[in-house]
Amino acid sequence: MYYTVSEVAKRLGLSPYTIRYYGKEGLLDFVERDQNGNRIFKEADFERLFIIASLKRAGMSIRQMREFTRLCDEGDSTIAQRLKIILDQKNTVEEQITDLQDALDVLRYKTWLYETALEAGTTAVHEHMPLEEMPPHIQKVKERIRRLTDDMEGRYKKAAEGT
Amino acid sequence: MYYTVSEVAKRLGLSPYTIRYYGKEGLLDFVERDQNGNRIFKEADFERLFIIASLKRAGMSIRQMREFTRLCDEGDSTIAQRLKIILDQKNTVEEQITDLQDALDVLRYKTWLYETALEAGTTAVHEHMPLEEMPPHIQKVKERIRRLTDDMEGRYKKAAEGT
DNA sequence: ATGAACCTTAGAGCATACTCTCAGTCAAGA
DNA sequence: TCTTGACTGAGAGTATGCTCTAAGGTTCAT
Repeated sequence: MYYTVSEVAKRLGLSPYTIRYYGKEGLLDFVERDQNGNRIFKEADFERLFIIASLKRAGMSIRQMREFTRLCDEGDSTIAQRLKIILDQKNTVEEQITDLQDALDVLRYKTWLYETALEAGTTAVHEHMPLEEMPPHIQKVKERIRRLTDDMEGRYKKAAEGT
Repeated sequence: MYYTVSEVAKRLGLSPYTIRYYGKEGLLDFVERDQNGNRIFKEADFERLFIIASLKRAGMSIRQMREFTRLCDEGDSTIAQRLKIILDQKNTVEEQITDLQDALDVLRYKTWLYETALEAGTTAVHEHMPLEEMPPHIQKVKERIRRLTDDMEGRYKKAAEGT
């Protein structure tokens, strides 16, 4: 069973343009062609296609994917290098997730502010609210904001405690 | 205490270029100027600056941030709209995190493949390995890849079972 | 009063990843 | 045979978000 560019694109959730672009960028050299030069994707190709699509979802650049692809084509002598690339990308993704969870904390903070302001009819409702009356997750974000304007005297003390 | 563009940039972890770019894009209209036209950032401005930086980390576009900023400047009549923007972005970020965790599954899959291949000296080590001998998280990814080549007859059956 | 070190705006340039158009080829069906 | 439709590569165009340069202005220490 063979697949065309359009079929593969649909199955991977990408556009045919993107698939051809990846071909142009050297990510699909393992795909065979028929006598007319058309790409013929086989079932066995889907493992690599899926990995490419996943690396893309993981935020890997075309350049990095090309390097990875090149190592795959070189065979067993490059397994350790390929493993390193995967482990590095794993770290990158884990950092991205941490960053997004951080951003999520701030969005929850704003959600609380707006929900309470909506009830009160004005954002001024928080102006004279003592910090202790706010939920703990709100206090934490407030503290992060306060730290932004901390001056250097404050930083010396913090440095001694470690981050 | 006043702050300059460079000081603010450093505290937010952005470049001064980026801060000025945000100004040009209409995100910093709330910042006052001195008699020479220089921006003077005050402590009170850091809450909004921090929110802008956080929305950026959350993947919000400049266009959306400008819309949000405009609503903030308009006052209490726009609280509900601002809340909606924040909740929408919260959904977007949660989806992003899910996608990244999905990508992480694939990276763990490749990690296992390469670690075992490294031990064996060749990636051929998995060629005739029965699925049941592989760890469950590997089986799951293999199953996802297999589904990519499922043909339509198979899809009718799956559709009846739900996703 | 001169040079350094900031600030300002306008606008050009750059990197990334598509996205699309174009002109041409080929196979199959009416 | 001729039209339809999907393929091809080359290359242009688009969107985003910076990133930098250029030209000019102010403040401040020597």
